[in-house]
Formats: sequence, structure tokens, C-alpha cells
Amino acid sequence: MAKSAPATARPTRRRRKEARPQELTAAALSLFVEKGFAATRLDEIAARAGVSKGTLYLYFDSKDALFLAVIREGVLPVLEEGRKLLTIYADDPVRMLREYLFGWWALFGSTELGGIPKLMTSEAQNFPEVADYYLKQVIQPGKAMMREILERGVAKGVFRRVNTETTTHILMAPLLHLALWRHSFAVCCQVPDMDPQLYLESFFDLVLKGLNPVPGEVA
Amino acid sequence: MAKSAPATARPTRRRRKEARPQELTAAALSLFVEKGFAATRLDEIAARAGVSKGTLYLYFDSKDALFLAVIREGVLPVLEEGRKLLTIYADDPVRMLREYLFGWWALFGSTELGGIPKLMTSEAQNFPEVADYYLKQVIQPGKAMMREILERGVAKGVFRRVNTETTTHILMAPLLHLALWRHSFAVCCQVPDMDPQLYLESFFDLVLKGLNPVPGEVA
DNA sequence: GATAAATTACCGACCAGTCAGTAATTAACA
DNA sequence: TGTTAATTACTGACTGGTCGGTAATTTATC
Repeated sequence: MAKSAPATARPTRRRRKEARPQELTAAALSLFVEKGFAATRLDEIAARAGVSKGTLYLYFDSKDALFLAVIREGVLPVLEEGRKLLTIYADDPVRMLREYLFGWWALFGSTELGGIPKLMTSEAQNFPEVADYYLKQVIQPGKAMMREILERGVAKGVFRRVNTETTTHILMAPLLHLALWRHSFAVCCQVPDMDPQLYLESFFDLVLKGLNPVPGEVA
Repeated sequence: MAKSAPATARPTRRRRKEARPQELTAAALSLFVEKGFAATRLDEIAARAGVSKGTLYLYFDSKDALFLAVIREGVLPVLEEGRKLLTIYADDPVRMLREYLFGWWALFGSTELGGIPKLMTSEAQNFPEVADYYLKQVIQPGKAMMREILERGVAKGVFRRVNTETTTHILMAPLLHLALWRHSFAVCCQVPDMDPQLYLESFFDLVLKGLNPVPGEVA
């Protein structure tokens, strides 16, 4: 029985019921993002999580259920974090907008979770119920927060009046684009270089000037 | 020669060697965009093109080869069109930028080809050589054109000085976002409504003001 | 030893790719 | 202009491998 087992490492199989689901969804997320849902094998996911395929079925009923769990788990903590943000700089819409955009990148886009937009975009049509969940729990609240920020800015006279419905989308687009880019072309082709901080600063700079209601004044 | 309309459904099989590849790549594009590459069955593609799977293999060596052909065919005509655009308003960067952004949407984003960004983003990591082709043939030329426009605008004093490297990306993001949106959430969830023209106008408006070098003057 | 956690061996559906055969078209000959 | 032979576009049943899912078994822990 003392096959392999090189003294140092303990490859003995451990029973850790509590940690498994987390580890499995984390492994699944990274593989789904990397290869897509359909092209990802359950054996791979299990292997990356350090268990066998059978174990996976102790915690999830099916591949589809695993997908749902991946999205749910990946999104819930960010939702919490997001809600807090809105209250902090309530009297400074410019600062609020900056915190929102940079915070999105720092807490979501740049992390492991930054692959979710790619995954969700790719699979929305194949999983309409998950897409619906994501839309209602993530996108719409996010848009509502952005709209709130814009309206406060307009009310305080620091932003000019814009179409909030379209502008909320437009302001999220460059962030999403950065996240998508990092999980597609940036990985496979050696793209010159794309510094996120520089990108975000350029973007925020453009937006602030674009929203400036008093053209003589610089934000 | 008396072919055309098969009165009351003549399911007689026709031989149309010349039209097949086109029809097959068109069917493949729509299905790849809809369901993803891995989840699309060759039988489905063949059926949508009105032929059998065997016929597909008369024109394409493999599923992978079909994918390459889909991207290649989908992109080539737009490349042509794109090159022309640059020369027309050479002395009016604002107009040039407007034509570029609105033209992209009219000639590419809003058409059948508008699904390619979603497809290419999803599959870039699975098809690095196709991604490389797309990057070099489409993205980089597109960025170069955008940079050219920005630099001319700066030179003429109608745009303020910006970081062109990041700004080219930033200015394409809302267009790409719109195209991705239309092929993901817009299809499966009944999203309120998102008028492309309104979206584009809002976006262009924001950008123009954001690039304005003379804050007193309105573009 | 009892129980739960994890693994391994296995199944059956599915699907990319093949190929022997069929139907449409053209050429050959009258 | 028929009739037939040769060619070629096209078909669909088949297959070998793959993979989601399950059942039997082994291993850990108390």
C-alpha cells in the first residue's frame, strides 16, 4: 500500500465536507471562464479541486446545478460590498462615481470573479433562468446605483443632465470591456500591454469632462 | 432551368456547389453565436443550411476549420469597408469620429456579423490561432484607425490631448458592449428596451464633450 | 464496527467524422 | 431529341471515442 507516497507529502485523502463546495465552485469558475461551460469536463473541475468526479456529485446534482452555484456564490459577496459603497460619499457625487468605478474594478473586475461577465455573456442564452437571476440580482441593482449617482450629481449641479438610462450602460461598458479583454485576447495572444490603472484613469478623466456642466471649470 | 419556386414543397434535393460554403458559414455563425462553439452540433448547422452533415464535410475539413472560415468570411468584407471610411472626412476629425462609431454599428454591430465579438471573446482562448488572426486583421487595424482619428483631432486642436493607447480601447467599449448585450441578455430576458440610436447619440455626445479642448465651446 | 466521505469502475447517450450508396447533372452518341 | 454512360453533389446509417452521471467499493473518523 506504501506505493508512491514520498514521506514528505501526505497525499492521503482527507474528509473536509465543509470546504468542498467552495473549492469546487472556485475550480469550476476558473475552468468555465477559461474554456466555456460546454467544453469544460467535470473530471477537470474535480481534479483542479483535488477530488474525484464522484465527490463532485456529493455536493452538486448536475453540471447545470454547478453552473448556477458558481454564479450565485461568485456574485453574492460582491452584492454585499456594493450596497455599502453607496452610502459613504453621499454628499460628493464625483467622489462617489470614482469610488464606484474604481471599486468595481478592485473588488470584482480584477479578482478571480472578473471572469464572470465573460462567462455570463457567453452562456446567457443557454441558461436563461441563471441569466435572469444575474440580471435582476446584479445588473439591475448595479444600474440603479449608477443612476442614483448620476441623478445626485445632476441635482447638485456637478453633472450636466444626461439620459440616465443609456448612460448607466455606457459608463459600465469600458469596465466590462477591460474584464472581458483580460480573459480573452490578453491570455492567448501576447498583447503589448494594457495597464488597468492607466486605463481607468483615462476613462474616468474622459467621463468627468464629458459630464461637466460648467465647461470652464475642471473637475 | 425552370427551377425557382417548388410549387407545393418539392423536397427534391438541389445541387448548388457555389452557394453552399456561404450558406454553411452563415448558418454556423448564427448557431455559434447563439449557443457557443462547443454546444453547437454539426447536424444543426447542416440542417439550418438545408443540407446533410455529410455535405458539410465536402466543404470543410473539420468543425475547427469551419470556425476559422466563419470568422474569416465574416470579417473580410468589413475590413474592406473600414479602410475606405478613413479617407472620406480627412479634414474633419469630429465628423470622422462620428462616421467611424456610427458606421461600425450600422455596417457591423447591428448586422448578422454583430455576433462575432461575442463568439470571438468566448472562444479566443480555445482557438488562439484564430484569435491571433482576428487581433492582427481586425482589432489592431481598427485601433490604428481610431488612433489616427484622435491624433488628427489633437493636431487640429479640436480634441484635447489624451492617452491614445487607452482611449482607443475605451471608445470602442460601449459599441462592443451594445453588440454583446444584444446577443446575450437582450435575447433571453425581456430587457425593458435599449434603443441603439439613442444609445449611440448619448455615447457620442459624452465623448465629444469629454474630448473638447476648449471647454467654453460646444461641439 | 458504524457511518460518512471519497474513489473507482462502469454505463449509456451523444456526437464528430466516415463511407457506401443515391440522385442530379453533364457528356457521348445516336 | 432521346438514351445511356460517366461524373459529381449529396445523403444518412454507422462507429469509435468521449463524457455526464451512477453504483459498488474502499478509506477515514469516531
